[in-house]
Amino acid sequence: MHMHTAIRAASFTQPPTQAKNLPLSNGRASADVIDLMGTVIPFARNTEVYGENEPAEYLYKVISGTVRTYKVLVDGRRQIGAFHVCGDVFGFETDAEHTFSAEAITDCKIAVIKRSALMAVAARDNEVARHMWALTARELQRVQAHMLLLIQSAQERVVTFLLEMAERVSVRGTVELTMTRQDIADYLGLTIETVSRTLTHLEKTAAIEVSGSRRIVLRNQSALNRLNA
Amino acid sequence: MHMHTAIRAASFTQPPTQAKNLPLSNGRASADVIDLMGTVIPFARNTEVYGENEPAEYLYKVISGTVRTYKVLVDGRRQIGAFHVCGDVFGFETDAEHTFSAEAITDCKIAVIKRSALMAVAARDNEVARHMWALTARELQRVQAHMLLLIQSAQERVVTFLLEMAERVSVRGTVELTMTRQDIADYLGLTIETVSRTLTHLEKTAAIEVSGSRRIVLRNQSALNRLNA
DNA sequence: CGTGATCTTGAGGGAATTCAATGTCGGTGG
DNA sequence: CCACCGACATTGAATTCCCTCAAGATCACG
Repeated sequence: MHMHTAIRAASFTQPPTQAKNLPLSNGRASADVIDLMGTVIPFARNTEVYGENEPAEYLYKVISGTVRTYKVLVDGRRQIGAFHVCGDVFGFETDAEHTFSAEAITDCKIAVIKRSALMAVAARDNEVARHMWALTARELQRVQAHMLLLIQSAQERVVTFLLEMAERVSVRGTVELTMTRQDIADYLGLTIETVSRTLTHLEKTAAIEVSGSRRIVLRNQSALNRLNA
Repeated sequence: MHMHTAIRAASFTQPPTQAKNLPLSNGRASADVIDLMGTVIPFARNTEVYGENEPAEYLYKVISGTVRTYKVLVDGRRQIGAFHVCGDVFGFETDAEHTFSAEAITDCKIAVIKRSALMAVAARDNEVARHMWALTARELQRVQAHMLLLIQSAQERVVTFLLEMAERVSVRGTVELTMTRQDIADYLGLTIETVSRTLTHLEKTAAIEVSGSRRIVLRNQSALNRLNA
């Protein structure tokens, strides 16, 4: 049970400083509508991007930094639903209201687009509509994989997390973690102690190497893949 | 660890006995395209509707009976992703291939529609496209809720399951379960023994009443809701 | 160099699993 | 009709894995 210390980001109902609302060029426009139509907004570390139960008025795309989406359960525990990094679109959990909250883990730049604007485009352009559908379907797959993760053993969860991060943000087998142990624990449905112990154990068995607690080198990928089985 | 005994249903690449492929009437057609365009096929108890890794060529809607979707993990455990009853649409886990398998728990009637046909309609009719998107979004929400369930205690999981089933299929506070304890356990990420013990405990505390192991009366809904918290 | 936040490590306890045995139900054939 | 059978479910005892509680260690930053 830990504190919830996010700071509310400046509302962006006020005109953003660097709006770049371009009209959507017709033609093959589906790929990155959010880039074209979105407004890039900076979020400082630990500020809220949106809150659970707020109307889901916008869709978001990470330009830089890391975002966590999470839900605080009635018993006070926090479940992190996802870590989003550069290129990830998030915020379409539901149609009416967000079911999760979102916070910047690091300083971030996030492209924001009004859902209604997107729907308007989707109504005209079927390719956009299908692209949005595809994004939702992919998100569905991601959550299903995450669900399967939560019934695994602690070691399997940690290993899967490392491999997942490695795939997304590794540079020559090294992962620079932007989130705390607590974030990882809340993502994996474990305690911070169990995460720590598991990492120590993986280091002792020479599967990984940890320096400074945030930098992790995957020493023995095949061993990890085996543990992941 | 239990056996996987589903029988392969007769392939429906052969012409179905009772095809009723109606042309889609234009106008407000989004609501039940699958009903209008689908082909109803019967599935016997414990037969496979589709298998994991098969091309996701069809979408499905339960007309009668109960369906389970599941995935068998490498260690042999089975995770049930969902129970689908009358009215539920399922089979859109992904775009290319099914990530889960589906089996009839009871004898079922299931409306089947070719995904490509649906896409063709969606390309013409934006309302249909948005309806499909909305269905996917709802499925996403359901899976997220299921994910949150898996980090709860055994008692909370069982209670949540009972309340969920009550909401969907209860008749005057009585739930007629169509699935086995093993199915429930695999849905909740528990063992069959834990599910059994929890139900016994709930019965002893007068929250529920069990007769014949498949009929469950919710005696004290508010107590259950409290346990659910 | 001190201070708070973050992380690690240890000891003990508890919830759920595993292993094993018994009990119940529905169907089938004598 | 009832006895038997197999599938399904319950119950008990021992174990395991992870959590809780508690104490240090390390890191970032003024």
